[in-house]
Amino acid sequence: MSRCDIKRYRRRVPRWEQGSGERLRAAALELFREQGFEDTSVVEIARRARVTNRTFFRYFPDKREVLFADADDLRAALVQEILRGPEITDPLGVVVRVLARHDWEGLAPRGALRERRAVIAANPELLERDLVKQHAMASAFVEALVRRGVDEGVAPVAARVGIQLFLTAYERWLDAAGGEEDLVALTDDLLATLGTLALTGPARVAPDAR
Amino acid sequence: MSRCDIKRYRRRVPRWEQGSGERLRAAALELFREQGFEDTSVVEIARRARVTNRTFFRYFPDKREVLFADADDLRAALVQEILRGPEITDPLGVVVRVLARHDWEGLAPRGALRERRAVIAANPELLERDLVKQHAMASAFVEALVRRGVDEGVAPVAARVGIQLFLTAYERWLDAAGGEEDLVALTDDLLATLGTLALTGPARVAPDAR
DNA sequence: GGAGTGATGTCACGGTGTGACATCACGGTA
DNA sequence: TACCGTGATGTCACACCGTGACATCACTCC
Repeated sequence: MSRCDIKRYRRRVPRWEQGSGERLRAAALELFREQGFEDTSVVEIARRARVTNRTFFRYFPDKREVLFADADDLRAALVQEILRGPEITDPLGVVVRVLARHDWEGLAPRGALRERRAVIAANPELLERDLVKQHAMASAFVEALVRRGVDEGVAPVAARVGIQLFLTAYERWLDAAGGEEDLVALTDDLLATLGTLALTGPARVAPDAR
Repeated sequence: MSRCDIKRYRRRVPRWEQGSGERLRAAALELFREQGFEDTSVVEIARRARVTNRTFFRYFPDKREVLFADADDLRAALVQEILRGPEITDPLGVVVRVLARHDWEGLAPRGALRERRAVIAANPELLERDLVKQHAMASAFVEALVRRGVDEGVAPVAARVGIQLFLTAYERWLDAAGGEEDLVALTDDLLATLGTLALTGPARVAPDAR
């Protein structure tokens, strides 16, 4: 047995199990599904992850955040898409497409996404946190659009409206039982719907000023 | 002294002060402005309102809700506007106008609305709750629109997009220093902006199907 | 071999929110 | 006049959330 072997052996028996963060996330999702968010305590989650209370809060700032750990990375990635893409002549379209073309099933299979949504929908506190993430996404998009030269008056409308459109499509996408619906097609539908909506009103296009 | 007089005297010295709810709301707003949301405890709020901890939670389900007590009434009132108004041929316009024409300054003078917004914006937990109220508003609007005969595929888009437009206008309205800007005019601007945005994209209007 | 690092545990503590029960002015009723 | 709800409040105990301070100890580097 060379020293190298010993080292390898040691690596395999560290003082603590590795991947506590992942174990905590998995344990939390399981417990939330089994018995609901309110009825599972952080101590319980930590116990199932073979870790203590305190460690949970070192990985996640609060109990809800354990379900939204990806959100920051996701936001950063989508913002990068906006910043790196071709010149923006159609801000609303850019926002919607960046969202719709993202590889959501790469995050988790659609069934898992559905379950996650069910868990969130079942609890007001989690819904609350979900909305915050959407809001943060919108703010980041506004900033990115402006940096790409979109008018400061237009960017907030494009970002917020675009996100709402996408979310509506995403809902339908998850609800689609067959799993054959395409997110891009769904958002295109909604863009068309919005087009007719925006034109229905009395003389809304081509305002004199601005 | 007639019996009536005694009664009146007794009415003026009830066992406890009346209007605890209002006192709690006022105390909370004051303290949040003075020292921030996180740095004021419920015990502190209750003390300033000459009441206990426990009484606070009998009036408000949690610490944040003390700032959003009106939200339910507001939502109900606006939904009534949608339900009682004339036939809906322009759902997006209806949503935006119902919101823009509401008497916001009747709720509180604009300065107070600004301060309330500042308090909310200064704290993530309050922002979170604010977003929930917006979400509830959107859901209620969708239901109301559908009840008024708007297509089920169209209603969510109209409600969500309309609310986002209004919120953008509301922000600008509060930011307007002079106080001369008109909410309806601001939302009309944004509707126009949206009109151009929806038309900028490639061949988005008049889709073949649906 | 010794010092530093980093992930974890342990403990104490203040704040949040709730259930159970006590208190007591008020209003009605016999 | 006496009695009995009722309803708003207080009191108390408690579980849970989240944090600061400090201890532990494998691992790494020098």
